[in-house]
Amino acid sequence: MAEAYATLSRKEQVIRQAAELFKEKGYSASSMRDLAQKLGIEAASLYSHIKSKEEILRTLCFDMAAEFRASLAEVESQPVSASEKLRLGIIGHVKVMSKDLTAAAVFMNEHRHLSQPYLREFLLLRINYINRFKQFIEDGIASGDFKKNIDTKLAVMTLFSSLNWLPLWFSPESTIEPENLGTQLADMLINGLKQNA
Amino acid sequence: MAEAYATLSRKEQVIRQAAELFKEKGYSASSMRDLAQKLGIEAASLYSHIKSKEEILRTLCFDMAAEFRASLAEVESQPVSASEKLRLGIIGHVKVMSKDLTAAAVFMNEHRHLSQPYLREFLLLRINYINRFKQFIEDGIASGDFKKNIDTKLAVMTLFSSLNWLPLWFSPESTIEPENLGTQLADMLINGLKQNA
DNA sequence: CCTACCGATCGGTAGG
DNA sequence: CCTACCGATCGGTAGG
Repeated sequence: MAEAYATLSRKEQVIRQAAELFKEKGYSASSMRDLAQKLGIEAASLYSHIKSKEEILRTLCFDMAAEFRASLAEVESQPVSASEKLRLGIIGHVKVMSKDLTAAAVFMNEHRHLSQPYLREFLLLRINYINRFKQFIEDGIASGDFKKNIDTKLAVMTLFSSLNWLPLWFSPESTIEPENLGTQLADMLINGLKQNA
Repeated sequence: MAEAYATLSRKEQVIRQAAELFKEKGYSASSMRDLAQKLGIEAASLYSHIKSKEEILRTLCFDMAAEFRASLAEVESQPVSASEKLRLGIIGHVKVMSKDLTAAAVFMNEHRHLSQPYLREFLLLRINYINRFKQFIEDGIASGDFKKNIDTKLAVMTLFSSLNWLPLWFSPESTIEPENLGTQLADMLINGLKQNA
């Protein structure tokens, strides 16, 4: 029990190494033998810790999804303007991703390899999440904070594109903290690049 | 010869169907037997038209890359401001993607399955392309068009994230034309969502 | 966690 | 464009 919270359980180690492998080579191109080698065991031994290759992917995808949902619910509960909720929602999303950029990359790029009914469930969670951000934009337009002629679908998809690609290029060695990164990203998307005359 | 320019060559048909398959299931999860079935032939017959599975991927990736480069060179040659070059560059990128959203999706998502030395060459082309857009942003800051405190790497990666995800969610059935879509996207990224007070 | 192994499927070739 | 086929590799199981 003394070492229990100091180390990852073997199952957690398996999932963590799998995340790195899936991020690097993609889910389909990653074999259970590759994964076993990273852990220094035989492929067959993996199955004492996990039921199947897809179970690992499910764990990675749905654990991330739960964190994103929790972050958004917290933002929605705050008594601030729609444009401020959008800003906080972006920062929260970046913070969640920053806690595990590898898992975030898998979440974004590999979820399509989930089988049914998991894939359907995942996509429903995602569309719900996106629609709640879209609502912030629509509310911001209604309140006059945002421009009236915005295509809200284009805006929200542009937003998520930017957020979701971050794990693919952002280096964890960067000195910039997640809060600061999220703030800059939100500022860029909300205020644009242009100098206000 | 009369029908030669009215129909796609068999090789082009193979590549086109492969692009759809790769977009849908990913390169690694797409089998040559899947592809053959889409064309109504046996898997072994594919090899009269192409040398290997990877040759198809190479064709798709490098053909798209050539189109993007041509579009950017055209923009750079114009006697306009840096911020206008950025705007035209975005519109050009969207136009190129719109000509074949399927190939654009493969270009973006599956290029990592290229083997060496093709992968290296591809990544060099991409970093060059991105850096030229980054130059537009830096020039725009220098001229006072853009804000002085912008993180140019963050800005350019955000830009490309938005552009590159477009093929994954944008429906070809949409009534909006590429020119208009590119214009809106450029406006959003350059001017932001916020109402200028 | 290992050895031993299974049936299925993979990309691709030979030869016509 | 087909039939027939190859060696390699896949995810996973049995039994310890």
